Amino acid sequence: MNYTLTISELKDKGYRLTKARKEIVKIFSESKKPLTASEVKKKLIQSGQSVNKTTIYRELKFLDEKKYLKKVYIDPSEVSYESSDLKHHHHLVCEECGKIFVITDCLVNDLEKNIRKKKGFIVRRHNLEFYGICKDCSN
Amino acid sequence: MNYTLTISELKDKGYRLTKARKEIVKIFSESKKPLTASEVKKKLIQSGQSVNKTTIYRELKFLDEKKYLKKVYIDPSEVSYESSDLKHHHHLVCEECGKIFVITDCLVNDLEKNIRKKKGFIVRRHNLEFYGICKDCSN
DNA sequence: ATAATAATGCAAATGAGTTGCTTGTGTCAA
DNA sequence: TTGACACAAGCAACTCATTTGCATTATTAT
Repeated sequence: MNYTLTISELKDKGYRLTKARKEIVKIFSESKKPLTASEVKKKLIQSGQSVNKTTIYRELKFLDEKKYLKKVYIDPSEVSYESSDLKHHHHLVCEECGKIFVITDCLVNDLEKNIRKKKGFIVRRHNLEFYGICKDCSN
Repeated sequence: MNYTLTISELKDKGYRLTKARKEIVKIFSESKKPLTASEVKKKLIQSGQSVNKTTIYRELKFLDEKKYLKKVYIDPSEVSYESSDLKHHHHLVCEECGKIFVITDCLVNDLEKNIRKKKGFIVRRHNLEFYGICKDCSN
C-alpha cells in the first residue's frame, strides 16, 4: 500500500505538517466510517480545535488529490471521505437510522474483468453501496 | 412491470397531463442515459419549451415518488434520474469523456442474500457504478 | 532568524435544490 | 360548454454545501 495515512508518511513526502492537517489525518485514521466535511468539523471542535470550514474543504481536497483519502458517495447532498488504505470494502447504509456497516466481501472483480474483455472499458474503481434496513431497525 | 413511464399510464392513474409533465416523460422514455435536472432543462429548451427549474425539480420529485423515475448517484454534485422501467443495470462512466455505458449483468443478488443471512441487514437497493476509461479514450 | 512558499481565515460568490406565495391550467361534474 | 376546485407553474427569495479571491499567518529549508 503506497498511501498510508500517517503523519510520518506526509512528512516523508515533504508536505507541511500543520495543526489542522495532523488532526484531520488522526481523525480519519481512527474513524470506522466515512466522514463528511461537517462531521470532520464537529470532531475538530470536540478535540478543542477551531478550524475554518474552508480549511477543512481544502485539506480534504489535498488529501484526496494525494490519494490518502477517497470520496464515498453515500449521501447525495454531501460528499464523504475515508482513508484509502482501508482494506477494500463496501457499505451497508440503514435507511432508518443512518448507521453505516462495513462488508469486506467483494465479488465485483470478476465482473470488472468481463467488462474489460467484452466492452474494452478499463475499470479503475467502482462504488457499491447497499441501502436497506439494519437488524436493529427491522423490528 | 407496474411503473411504465408513459403518458397513458399517468392518465390511467389519474394524474394531470400538463405540458411539462408530458414532455419530461417523453425525454426520459427516450433517453439512453440518466439525466440531471439541468440536462432535462436543456432538452426542454431544445424542444422549444421554456420550463422553470422549480417545475422541473418538482416534476422529478413527483415522478420519483410515484416510482416512475429512480435516482442515480453518478456525479456527487448533481443527482441524476432514469426511468425505473429499464431492465436492472449498472453504469460504466468514462473518467475521460464522461460518456455513460450500460451493463445489464448483475451478480450482486447473491451478495445481497448473504448480507441478509450473515448480518440481518435487509437490502432494499444498491448503487453500483464503475468508473474508468472507455475504449475510445484508451488510445 | 529570515525568506520563500504553502496554509489559514474571512467574506463573498456559486450552484443545486427548496419553499412561500400568487397566478394559471387540467379535469370533472352539472 | 362552463364553472369550480385542486393541482401545477412561475417567480423571487432562501438554504446549504462547496469554492474562490485576497490579505494574513505559519512552516520549513537555508
